[in-house]
Amino acid sequence: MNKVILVGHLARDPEVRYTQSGKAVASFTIAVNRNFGGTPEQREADFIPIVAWERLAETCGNNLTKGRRVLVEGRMQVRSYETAEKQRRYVTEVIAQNIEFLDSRKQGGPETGAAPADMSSFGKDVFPDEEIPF
Amino acid sequence: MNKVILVGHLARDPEVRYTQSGKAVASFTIAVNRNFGGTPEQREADFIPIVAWERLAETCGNNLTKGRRVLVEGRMQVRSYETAEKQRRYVTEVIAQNIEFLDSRKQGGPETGAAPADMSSFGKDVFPDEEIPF
Amino acid sequence: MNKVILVGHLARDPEVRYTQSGKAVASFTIAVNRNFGGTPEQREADFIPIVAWERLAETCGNNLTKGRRVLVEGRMQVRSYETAEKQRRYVTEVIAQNIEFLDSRKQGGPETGAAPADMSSFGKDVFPDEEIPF
Amino acid sequence: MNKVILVGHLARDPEVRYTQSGKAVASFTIAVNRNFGGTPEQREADFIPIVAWERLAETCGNNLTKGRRVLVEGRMQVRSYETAEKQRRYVTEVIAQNIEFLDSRKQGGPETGAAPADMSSFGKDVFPDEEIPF
DNA sequence: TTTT
DNA sequence: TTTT
Repeated sequence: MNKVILVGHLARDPEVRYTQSGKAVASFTIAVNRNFGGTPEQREADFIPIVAWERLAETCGNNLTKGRRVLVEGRMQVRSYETAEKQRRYVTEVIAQNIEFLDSRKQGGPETGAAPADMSSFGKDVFPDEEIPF
Repeated sequence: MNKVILVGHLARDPEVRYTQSGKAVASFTIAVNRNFGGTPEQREADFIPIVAWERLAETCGNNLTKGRRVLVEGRMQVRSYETAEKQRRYVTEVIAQNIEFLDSRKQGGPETGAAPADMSSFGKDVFPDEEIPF
Repeated sequence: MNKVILVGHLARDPEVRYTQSGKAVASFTIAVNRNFGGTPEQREADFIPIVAWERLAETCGNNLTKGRRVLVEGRMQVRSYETAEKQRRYVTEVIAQNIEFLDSRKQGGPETGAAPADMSSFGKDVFPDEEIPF
Repeated sequence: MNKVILVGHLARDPEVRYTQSGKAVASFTIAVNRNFGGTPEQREADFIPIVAWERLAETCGNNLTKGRRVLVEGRMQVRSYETAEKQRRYVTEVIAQNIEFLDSRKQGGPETGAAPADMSSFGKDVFPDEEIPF
């Protein structure tokens, strides 16, 4: 069991890259507000990096922009890499398995009078044997 | 919503420290196996740092040791700090809100014939204004 | 571990009642859409009864109306009762521990130009020794 | 989002049935202890019906017996049916998407000296167009 | 730096 | 480095 559920706003537009073998990888950061328990003034947030693969990556690239609100279901993953100075460094990311778009419509899009619709995209749980491209 | 649920084994004994004001803080790492979906041979794990506060910290210190299996419910938190070389560095931890001890008894303890009992400790969600002591 | 996380729309206005001892209890039903995986046309939903206690109950009564979208975190509870015909019947409800209001503003309220704000209410986990009043 | 995570013990052996088209369906009930917050004596439990489909159903039938401890990840589903007396009745079940077997070995099986192994079975999220057979 |  |  390695389950993460987050609701937050995109802190920046998603970047979509492709692995050697052509798999799409989207990455972005979401700001998850905390402090609901504290005084409502001092709003703080955790900025959490999200990674999505394949079809889900493409859906993110096509539909999400900075500021949009999403619910992300995924798992925590710790990646390690080596710096130019031969130091081991660790990165923690959430590998998205499922993302729900919580805003009714894409930002900037024409506000249709239609009832707000949930959008949702599913991705199976991938453990690709390829590196996440930087 | 910032929710994490993990099941894993302690990769090391918990360390319990105290803040200036005397709050207990336990920290340890759990190994969460992945790859259940892949070939069963290549076992890999994510090593995820856990932080518990106050009463829950003390329960961890008194009851958990390396190797024990736990279910951790908490939230992801990203902390930043500055290195001696004035570089900003980020650490991601899970702040535990609730831990269930999934083994029947403490390691090494006398195996009582008693029915295995779930142990569980609850901690309220703390956002202390104090630093996590290193 | 008994954890439920749902996102859905209120199928009716909340009803707030009070126990003998004066504890507030709110109950309502949310419609949780499914079928995202299936053909997008055939929308179906699960109608899931939610119960909130005390301060959280009052927040629900004061802020939620039919149609509003919420994220509910809670636990599943099965209650049994006896019918007039002496038959045992079972009801499954979600006891809310935390509710996030996912719409920017209360329904019918004046649409302020202000940035949409997340509202959130917390309730501790109650296992009251009192019946849920019908 | 319709997510349920439960840890409990099987209250009875799973029953495996087959639909018209040959799909396996396992059903069983798990006892999820509560009251951790209350006095530790008065142990109470919620008895929650679980349904698993296809490959996951078969894994349950082959590996689970009364008393075993499991972690169930799934979604809540409300089914309605009509009694012989033409009354509409509702059943709430958890449709399992993933089950982790939390005991090292099958009950009654020879206690091997081998290191306890997590077993895990995955099922995709099915919304079959067939009835759950009684 | 790691668990079973 | 950040969102509302």
